[in-house]
Order: sequence, then C-alpha cells, then structure tokens
Amino acid sequence: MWRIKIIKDDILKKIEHVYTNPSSCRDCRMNALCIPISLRSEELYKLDQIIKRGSPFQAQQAIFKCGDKYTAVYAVRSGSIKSFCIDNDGREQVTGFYLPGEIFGWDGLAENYYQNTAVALETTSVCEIPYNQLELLAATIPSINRHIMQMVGKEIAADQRLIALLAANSAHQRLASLLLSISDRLAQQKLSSTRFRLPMSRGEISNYLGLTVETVSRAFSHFQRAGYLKVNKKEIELVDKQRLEQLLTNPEEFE
Amino acid sequence: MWRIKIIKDDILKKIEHVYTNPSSCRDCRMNALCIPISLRSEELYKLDQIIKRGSPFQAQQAIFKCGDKYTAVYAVRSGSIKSFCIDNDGREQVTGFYLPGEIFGWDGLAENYYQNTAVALETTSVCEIPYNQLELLAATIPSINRHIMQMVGKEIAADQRLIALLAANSAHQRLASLLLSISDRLAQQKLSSTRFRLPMSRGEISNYLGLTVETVSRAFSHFQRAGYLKVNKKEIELVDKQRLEQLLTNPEEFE
DNA sequence: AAATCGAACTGATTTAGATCAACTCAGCGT
DNA sequence: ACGCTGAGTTGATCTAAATCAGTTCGATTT
Repeated sequence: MWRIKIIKDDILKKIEHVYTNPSSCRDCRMNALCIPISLRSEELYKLDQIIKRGSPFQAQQAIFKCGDKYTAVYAVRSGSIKSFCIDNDGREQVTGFYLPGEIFGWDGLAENYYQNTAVALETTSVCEIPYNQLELLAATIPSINRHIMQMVGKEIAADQRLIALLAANSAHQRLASLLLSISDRLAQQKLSSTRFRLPMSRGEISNYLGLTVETVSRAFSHFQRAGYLKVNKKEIELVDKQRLEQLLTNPEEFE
Repeated sequence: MWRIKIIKDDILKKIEHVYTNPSSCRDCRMNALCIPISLRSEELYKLDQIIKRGSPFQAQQAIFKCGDKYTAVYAVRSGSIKSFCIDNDGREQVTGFYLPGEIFGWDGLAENYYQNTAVALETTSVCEIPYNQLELLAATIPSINRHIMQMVGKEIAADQRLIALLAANSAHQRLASLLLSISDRLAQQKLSSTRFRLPMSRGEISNYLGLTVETVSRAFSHFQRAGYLKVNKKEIELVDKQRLEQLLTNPEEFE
C-alpha cells in the first residue's frame, strides 16, 4: 500500500508507457481516433512507415516552440498537451488542450512556422508525423488526404466552439463546458467519463477560459456545493452531468 | 448631384459588379490573395475551369446555411460576408467577417456539413470552388494542395487570434483590434487603410467581440473623443493608428 | 410634412467577475 | 520533525461592462 503511494506520477506514467507503447499504428489503441477507419491495410502500412515514435516527454517539456520551423503534426499517444501563444501584451494565452488520440500542430500550416508552443502537461508520448511526407502520402492516397482535411476541420470546429464559449458564456458555463468536453473526449477513448484527473492546473484552466484562478476556484466550489460534481484538487467526479449540460443551454437558475 | 445621392448602396454595388466582374482568375484583381502566386499558367487554367461565378448575392442573403451539405468553399470577390453559428443557448454567434480576396467555408471540412451560416452583409459576389473538384486538382498539382493547406492554416490562425482577443482583452482593445485588422486587410487589397466603411452593424460587431451594442458604441465615442479616429455611422477614419496599436500592447493609460 | 421605425448613441444603475489579501495544505528539502 | 514553497481556496472590495431606460437621427411610409 505505502509503497504504491509514494511512487510519483511521472514514474507511474513511465511504467505505463512501457506497457502501452505500440510499435505500429495497427497495435495502437488510439488508432480508431487518429487514423481513418476506412484505411486499407497496405495504406495503413505506408502511414505507419513515416510516423516517428520518440521517447516520452517530461512534464513542462516543449514538443515544439512558437517560431520553430513547421515540420510535423503530432498525435497524443498517452498523457496530455497544452498549446499556447504569446498575445499582444506579451502574456501567455492557452489555445487548446489535447488528450490521447488527438492531433495538434496544425497551426504551422499557414506560415510554415508554428504559431503556438506545445508543452507536455505530464509525462506524454506522442507520434510525430512529418508533414512533407504526409503530404506526399496524401497526394497518392485520396482517403488519407480526406482524413487530413477532416482532422484540420476538427481543429477549426474546436476553435470556433471556443470562440462562441468565450464570447457569450458566463464563468460557470465556461467551466461546465470544459469539463463536459473533457468528459466526452475521455469517453471516446473508452475511459471513464465521470471520474477523471485534470492534467492541467487551475491557472491553465482559467487562462484558457478567459477567467482568473479565483473565479475558476469559486466555480468549482459552487458546483460541488450544488452537488453537480466532487472535486479534490485535480480529481473530478461528475455526479450530475445532466445538470451541467442544462447550465449550458439555460442562463437561468443557479443558487 | 441629387441623382447620385438617392441611388441606394445596393444598386451602386450592382453597377460596380458589372464593371469589375472578371471572367477568369487571371483577370481578377484579387488573384494575388486567393491564388498561389507560384501557380503556373496551365495550372491556373485548370483551377479556373472548376470555379463557378454566380450572380451576386443581396444583403442578408445566405450563401450557405448551417447544416447544409458541404460542397464548396468560397472566395469573396466584392462585398463582404459574415459567418455565424447558433450556440448552446440558441443565440447567434458571429465567428468571422470576410472581405474581398478572403476564403470562407472551411468549417464544413470536419463533418461534411457546414457548421456556420454565411450571409452577405451587402451586395456581394463570390467565387464558388466546388470542394471535391478542388480535392481532385490538389491530388494532381502539389502546389495547389500546399496552397489549400495554407488557406486552411490562415483560418486556424485567425480563429486563434480571436480566441486570444476574447480571452484576455478589454472592450477598447477588442474594438481597436477589429478596426486595425480590417484596416490591414483593406491595405492588402491596395485600398485605403485609413478611411473605410464598415460593412457590418454595431450589433454584429458587438456580437463578434463578445460585448453589447452599448459598450461598442461607447468605445467608438471614446476613441473619437480621444482623437484616435472619426466615426460617422459606418464611415470610419483612422486618425491615429499608432495610438490604437499601442492600446493593444499596453493596458495602461486611457482617459 | 407628419408619423413610423430601427439603428445608434447616451445616461443611470446593477452586477459578474477582477483584484487584493489572507489563509490552508500537500509536497519538499534539510 | 520543521519550516518553506507554491497551488489552491475563501473573503472583502472594486470596477468594467451589462442592463435598463430614454433620446436622437435618418430613412421609409403615408
């Protein structure tokens, strides 16, 4: 008991890595998410060939930095990523969180340089997909090209959802929306959608949602008092998911 | 004199249309913006063949609606477009404004259905670029494919800039940022970047910026009093552009 | 020219969330 | 065991922007 307790998160993640690190897309339990289901086996093989699987990143380590030459997009295999840019007044602005099975790094497309910095929130393994090789592959395999466009489209859709959230929603709605989004995305990986550990700090959440830490903290407390969820630092249990969903559609009652 | 004054904007735009409507990309004065400069002449010809140039849209007319099957992306030839979606609580949320030379409609990529509605803000001509034909073209001409990815990348970059704006900036900063953005984009078309007519209403601006009409109106008045610009309904003259730019980087003095 | 209507502006009041200021507590090194 | 540190929470104010309530002005109708 005691022995297990004192093992650090980072070490646990490394152990997990050894047991979950697949050597090919075929074996990867994420593949339904990041690869077209329709891909035939020889196509999958070709995609497999160009993907680089490096050793995992430590917490706080950058996968790429804003201003780096754009060379690849990345799929999260395990762990999680935050992406942020530096805005006009020089402060960090978080633009996205990426969970296993999700692709990040599309922001380099326009200028050939990344517009964001991507850092690991915890020990994180990623698949690196060199972009010029992917481009080549896309030119020969139409289904891959279509899938690429779909993934890029998802990034646009996610960004626009965030715009709508920031433009028109209250602090409570913003936090509820983030929690529900994480819950849904975990469900897609067949993980528990009601009990999970947030990989990011309160500060990162508040920055992402355009709020202050204090407001986010109070929102968490409020939700807990109202019985919608249970919080213990980063551990979250969604008790009344339906209620949280109602909060998004109804600007109405909350006491 | 009198005769000219009573001609409606819409009619003027139609007259303009007759004289500026090009029959091919080669003749279009926007082409430097919406077509890769690197495109060789036979490639340009092929692109030209697939583009449909319909008759102009009236103000308030929809180019496509949210939920429509995704068939094409569009380039603004003249006029302007607003794009909006319906958010959780059923209200309209403006996600973008598009000026001549800009491409809209990428939001259909992920789901094969448009996530937004695009409507003309005034009489507006667009080039329709059927997507499956563009995809075919991209597969055979690498430079077109690269250009497509670049345009999509621009959309992502623009969305992320808006996210940063909404998450971390004051009402004054948001409005200043929009005005400067429009100014820059007009400059790219070799139009006046200091005197222009806003195609959208105060309501549309405020919705886009996540503010109320009153706040936007007050911000305009404030800027005028401070001598940064002159406003007359939708006519804007940027007098002290530098000052507006400083506002974005400095959360400091404003009286 | 009078009446109507809607977009934009302005003033007064309210409020959600920011800011400022303690305080708690888990992890860490010594 | 003993401070030390930094993330997180909580409470007390303050303020930017929302809300509510007219007013102005130009265009449209009659």
